[in-house]
Amino acid sequence: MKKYKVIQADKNILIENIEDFNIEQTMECGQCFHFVKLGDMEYGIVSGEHFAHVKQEKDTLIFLDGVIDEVNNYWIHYFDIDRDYGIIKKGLLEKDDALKEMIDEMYGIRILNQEFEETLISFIISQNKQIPHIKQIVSMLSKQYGKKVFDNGKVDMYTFPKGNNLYDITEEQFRQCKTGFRAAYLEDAVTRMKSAQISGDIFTNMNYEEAKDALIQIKGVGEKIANCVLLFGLGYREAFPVDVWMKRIMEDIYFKKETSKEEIMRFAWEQYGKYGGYAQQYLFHYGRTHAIGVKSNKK
DNA sequence: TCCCAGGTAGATC
DNA sequence: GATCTACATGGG
Repeated sequence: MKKYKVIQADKNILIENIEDFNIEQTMECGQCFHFVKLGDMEYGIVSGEHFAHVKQEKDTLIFLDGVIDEVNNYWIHYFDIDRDYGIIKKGLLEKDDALKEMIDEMYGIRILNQEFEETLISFIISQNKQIPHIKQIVSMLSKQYGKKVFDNGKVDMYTFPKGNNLYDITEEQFRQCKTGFRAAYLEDAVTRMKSAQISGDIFTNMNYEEAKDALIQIKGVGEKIANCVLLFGLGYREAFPVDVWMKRIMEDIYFKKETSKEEIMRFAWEQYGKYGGYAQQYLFHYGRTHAIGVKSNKK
């Protein structure tokens, strides 16, 4: 089942024979905000305290100046490389061939296994903001409170703050990072993290509904952000976040009329089941790329 | 000047 | 339950 191979080549680490993988689609599909495009199919990526400089050439992913243990013990899991996406695509298409075009075009999306705290904070920031702004704010926070891990003279990158470096950030300090009205929400989140009321560990034995209820206790976390954190930061792959884009896209493809987010989520559960999160990313990235349902693009 | 952005809390019915 | 609005900030 494991077809890829990890090898060392001078200062670089290579993962060869990766299937169903495209670094650009994976980074740009809106699930992650802490990366910089450094060239064609080349990215600098921060996840928590980890940093990787990667470049894809055909079915090989190259970690420049990489450390083999870091690749084996961290990045393989981060990129979800041990999961067989052939099975997922087949499962989705058996149930619903409306997804064929989206899956064919976005064939190389992987759902990243991101750090819980960074994912939660990033998606609280994301509300009512555009993706470039979210990226800016995550970078600003990291530059302010994290450690430098990359600097090529043009771009510098910093780890996402951890422990008290994160938990002790005040509402005022969050506000200085241009988070606006979300600053109070962010302070509530880090306060709960500091008291260990919220941490990645509390979800270990929770099912999807229980985990979602726990997340929604945090101020500024509602149905959509909770689903994003569940999907991208906690591994609940049945989560199906519905935002303004998904609403437009689902209405355009399936409903052909104004439909509530609640109804869309119920439909998604019946249609995609445990593969909901994957379907969501294929649809989301395809829909945004082709501006599906956007007014100027309608009819 | 107006409208919108990977939404949510609080008020209101 | 479903709907309405204010909420900072930035860009088109």
